[in-house]
Amino acid sequence: MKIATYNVNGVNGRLPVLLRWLAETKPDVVCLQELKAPDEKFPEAAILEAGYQAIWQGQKSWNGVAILSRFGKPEETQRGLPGDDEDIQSRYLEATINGITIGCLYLPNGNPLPGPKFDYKLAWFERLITYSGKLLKAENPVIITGDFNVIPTEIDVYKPERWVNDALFRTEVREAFNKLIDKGWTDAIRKLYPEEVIYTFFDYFRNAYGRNAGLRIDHFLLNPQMVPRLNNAGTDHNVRGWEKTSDHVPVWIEVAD
DNA sequence: ATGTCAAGAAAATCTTGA
Repeated sequence: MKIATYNVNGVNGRLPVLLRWLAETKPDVVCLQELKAPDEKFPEAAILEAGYQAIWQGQKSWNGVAILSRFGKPEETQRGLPGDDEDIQSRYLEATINGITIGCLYLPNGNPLPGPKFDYKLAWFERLITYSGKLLKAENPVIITGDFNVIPTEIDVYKPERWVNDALFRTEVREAFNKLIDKGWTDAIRKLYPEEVIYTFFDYFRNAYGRNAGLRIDHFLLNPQMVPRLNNAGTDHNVRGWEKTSDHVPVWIEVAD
């Protein structure tokens, strides 16, 4: 079973890219972020045509997450991240597919800092840490995946010194990520490739992709029941070179059935 | 500070977020 995550950066604007990638790589389950579309504008028909049933949490202009599956309609288990009734941003959706609970998230970017956006990011992170404790107590295998907007370590960024004051790399944010990991999650890419340079994002600016000036900010976190089933992981790096493509690269794992 | 994108409001460019 192949599970992928892809910050599509506009599900309608990038629809040809999304459909091409689905057809070429055939993931079984896909978590999408940054739909940038309200619920009624989600391209359900085209995605059905491609062989996937989906659930989604849309929002006009920004954010938005979806879960696609080739195994029938995902069984939704959570919509929205608990812990703040005032939070109306569409950033978390969760489903159980073939016995695996899959949380699809789009963690706030947090820039600029200091300011309310950075505070929101840290608060969202705390809510995720709290909520993930509940997921860890579950008996079944669990995956949390998506765009975390966190560069976990120095090897995950082309020039660490340039990013020390960015909300993706600030100490507070890396500490929050480590706090989450320390609760009992395993970073799938680093489990299989502890030291390789693997990027999942390349800025549109300054030919970042051509210069391999990337970041690793899209992650797969596995609970202890899931770890022994991890067979493979990687990125579809070439997709970043396509016309009208997202600034993110699809990331995937393969797990034993 | 810059640079690149897309969507939305509004009416062709500007603003916003990333």
